[in-house]
Amino acid sequence: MNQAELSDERSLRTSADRVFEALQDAIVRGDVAPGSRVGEAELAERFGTSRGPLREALRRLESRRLVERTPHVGIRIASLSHRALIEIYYLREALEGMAARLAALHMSADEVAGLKALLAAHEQDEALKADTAYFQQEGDLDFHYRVIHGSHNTALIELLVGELYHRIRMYRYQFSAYANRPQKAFGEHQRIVEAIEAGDGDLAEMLMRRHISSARQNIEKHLKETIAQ
Amino acid sequence: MNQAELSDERSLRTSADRVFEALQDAIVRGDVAPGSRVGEAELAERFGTSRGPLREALRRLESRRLVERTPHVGIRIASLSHRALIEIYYLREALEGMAARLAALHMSADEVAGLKALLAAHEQDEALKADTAYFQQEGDLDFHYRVIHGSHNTALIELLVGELYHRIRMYRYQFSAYANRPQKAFGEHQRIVEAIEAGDGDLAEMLMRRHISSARQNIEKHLKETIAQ
DNA sequence: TACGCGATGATTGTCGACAATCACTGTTGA
DNA sequence: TCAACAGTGATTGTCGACAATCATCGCGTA
Repeated sequence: MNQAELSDERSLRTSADRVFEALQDAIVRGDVAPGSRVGEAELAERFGTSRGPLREALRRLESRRLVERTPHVGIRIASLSHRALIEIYYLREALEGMAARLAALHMSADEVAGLKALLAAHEQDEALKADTAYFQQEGDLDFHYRVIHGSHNTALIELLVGELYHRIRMYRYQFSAYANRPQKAFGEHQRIVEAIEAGDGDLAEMLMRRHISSARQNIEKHLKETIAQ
Repeated sequence: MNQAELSDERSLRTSADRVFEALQDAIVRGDVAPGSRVGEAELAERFGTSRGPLREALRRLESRRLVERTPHVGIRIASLSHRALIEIYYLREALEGMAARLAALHMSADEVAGLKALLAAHEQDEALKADTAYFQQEGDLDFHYRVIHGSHNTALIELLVGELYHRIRMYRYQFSAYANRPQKAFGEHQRIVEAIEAGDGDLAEMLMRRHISSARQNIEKHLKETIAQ
């Protein structure tokens, strides 16, 4: 499970912040149907607050593109299009490629060790589940999560972790099926870590980009087949 | 003061939206000092609305990292650090590099023609101002703006234009001095357009990355010299 | 029957007032 | 003299009510 970065301790402060996180989680998990229209009064009731804080939370969710708002009409939960998913993968390719490059240059020895330990754990897990089970979804995110943080670029981290990843997780929850190539992905992870450990920024970036690009192409292939059927 | 908000006929929208744009503009232009603390009541008065809509606008500005908020204490206008500026250039390198690649693949003939016309106009302008004047700041942004749109990747466009570019413009307004290499930058723009016109995604991305990377290094050099003095 | 128009209901947008919390200051005690 | 503490003022957080706007439905007319 994703360890929310700015979690309970501080965020229980204001009602608007609580609603923001709760509603974001509900949207990401699909507890509220994508594309559905929701009323403010209803939501306020559901989260036990008034419309004031709720509207503040909605404005932040609007910035994250998790809800869409049209003035004087209301808000809809963001809908998931295949096109938008593919677009996000291009963003990931660019941004996480850069993250891998910077990680290779800036990651500390401890961070590298932690990353290797994570992969080792995945390997155990993988050995058990052979090739049948899909690659631990959240485990995969953890790996990327760590590389991103390894970049030590605050703007990059906040952009990816604090913004894009919520959308990515939303897609994972809803379209959980496709996009898995467990052994292949695991091997790619290992090579990326090797490049990072060697401090080879060029290689790390290139491998990360190929890794994400492969995932995207795999999804596109699945989509075509699904449509073709 | 009483500023006629009826100026923008298109902005018949909501008060919160008007305040959002107006305050964003004020921050970007430096009309409110970076790092300064501002009270909600004061701002509400200034923009001729109540605290409700103002707070909604603040929540959106918070998402864009133009203001920083601490619960029960208040909000500060985002402060500008050199470190953050450099970090943003790494983001630009990754994202605009990808944008250039996609533009080379997806830009329409009309768009390419428009881009070339823009460069031609710059060339005239440049011929006049020789090498003395710094490269038209907004003109430079226009170029990048068009390439980004040429990617036809909505997520990428919204991220760069709707989010990052406001921060970039803020830095330009405040640190207006450094970072100019007019002729060199213009030549780089031309080569990027050539690559886009040729449909060479690899080359377009590489050139755009070098272009932005050079700008970053130029800034870093200036910073070092300024500090060394 | 189809189209346009106005009344009606429901929802969003806005406001002012009250409660909760924090920063500051002056006092008190060691 | 310094540190801790309580009181006080000011600011933020929250709420309920009212106004503005939109969508729907029903009516009338061509």
